[in-house]
Amino acid sequence: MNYWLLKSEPSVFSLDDLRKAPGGRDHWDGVRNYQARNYLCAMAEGDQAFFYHSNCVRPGIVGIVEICRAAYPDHTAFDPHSPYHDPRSTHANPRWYMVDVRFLGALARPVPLSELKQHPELAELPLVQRGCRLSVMPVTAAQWQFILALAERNNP
DNA sequence: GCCAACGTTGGC
DNA sequence: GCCAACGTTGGC
Repeated sequence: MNYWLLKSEPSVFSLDDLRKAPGGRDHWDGVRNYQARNYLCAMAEGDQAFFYHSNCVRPGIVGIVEICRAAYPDHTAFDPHSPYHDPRSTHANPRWYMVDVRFLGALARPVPLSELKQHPELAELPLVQRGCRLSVMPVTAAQWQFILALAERNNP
């Protein structure tokens, strides 16, 4: 099993939105970056991912989700009315993909980006690196466990 | 809202 | 294939 991190702007789609979705499941659509897409396509059912809130007052990791369906074509790219429409993606030759995710839980304590940046153990995590704009990224088992332990601490 | 950093586009 | 221009991301 592999671990990942998924970024989302909470004003667009928050962890709470996923929790309240039917079955706690939803599509992870709208990824329009090749590297992020390649990571989406590398995901397997049963993998787990951190849910990260970006572009908000307190950017940070807030919860955990499970990948419940491996990558398949992102249909929002085919829809001319979608903000994610991309005419270069066709049914015959899809350019963009999405996975389905399922809410597993909120962290006992959200771990803000400012705190993640303070730990040398996480220096290799793309999220904390300069100018990182990647919205889907791998997390090593060691990083995963370290972050879970951080979330269990009452005082950062 | 500012702006640095980045990815993409397209002329050449 | 280079690279300037442009649009986007996302922390602050």
